[in-house]
Amino acid sequence: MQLDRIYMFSFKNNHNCKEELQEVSLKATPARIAVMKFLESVDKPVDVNSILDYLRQRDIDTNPATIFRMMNDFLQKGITKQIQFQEGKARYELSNKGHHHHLICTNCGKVEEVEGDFLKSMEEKIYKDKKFRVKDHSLEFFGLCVDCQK
Amino acid sequence: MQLDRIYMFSFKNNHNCKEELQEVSLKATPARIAVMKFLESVDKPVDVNSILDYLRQRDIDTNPATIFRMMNDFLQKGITKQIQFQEGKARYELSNKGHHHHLICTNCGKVEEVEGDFLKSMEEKIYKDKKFRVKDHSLEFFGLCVDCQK
DNA sequence: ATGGTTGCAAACACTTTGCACATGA
DNA sequence: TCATGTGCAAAGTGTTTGCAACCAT
Repeated sequence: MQLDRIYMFSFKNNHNCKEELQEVSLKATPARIAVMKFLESVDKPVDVNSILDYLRQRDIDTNPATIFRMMNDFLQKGITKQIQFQEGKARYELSNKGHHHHLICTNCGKVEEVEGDFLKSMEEKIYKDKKFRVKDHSLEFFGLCVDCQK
Repeated sequence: MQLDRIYMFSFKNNHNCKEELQEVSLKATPARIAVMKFLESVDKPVDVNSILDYLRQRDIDTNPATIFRMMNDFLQKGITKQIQFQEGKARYELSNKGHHHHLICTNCGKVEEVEGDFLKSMEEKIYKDKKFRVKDHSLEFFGLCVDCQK
């Protein structure tokens, strides 16, 4: 259990971005590699502005259009997932994380993850009751994190 | 059971918008009353453009800013809820419907509702495990409705 | 009468697109 | 080399705001 996690972690942080890009027929440009490394380093889905800030800090001069295009490519190739926290803008995270949901603190903005897919049985019930075939779902929790409950 | 539904329905469609607005200290203007009636008549959350279209059809000449302001007021007064279907825009629905979630057909756009709050136990588990206090959640299901499964 | 509401224009945030130039394979 | 990627500018949505005119109470 614990070992699995350590393995996953080191795998994620040492794997070769270049190769992963080649596998999906995308050229390994500096901007793309930097963005992949950024996505690997963060613990919550990030928006385009955070990505731009990160790149600027590392003196990679980019522009929003490039990032939006990149994220659409990554999305299409299955490298990332897109998610929205009811904010009116998209966030992105690597899709090589297990299925999980987010706990979003409405006070400080911190984001935690809850592992697991709790909705299987619910989706079966939905099919039984309504014949609606669920392919995907979005589930986020809003509330107060430990520190903000005081 | 069935009777309850019929009662709810007639209540919703005949209740006095003017009074409801007065109760929350909002003036009962024609635009506001028309929007409330529209929200009562639809079976899924609507966006600002749908509202504008509806008003135009009834020769009420309005403008987006007014509707956005109205929806923010309604939201603040608890008349409506805001919800986003991962589309990058807000939708609105009356909050006097029970707690429910949406089944969104990714093929034809139809929206169905699933009643009930299935996440209580999950939220308790989250508090036990992470001490995160959930106040609200957003949950939508994406998939294919009966008609689009062929 | 007067404070809340609305219309309009302008501005803002997020995202997409066209085109010319640059670059990885 | 050449298809792919990028920068820049412009444009397309969705949303907010300032201000003057308007209207429900």
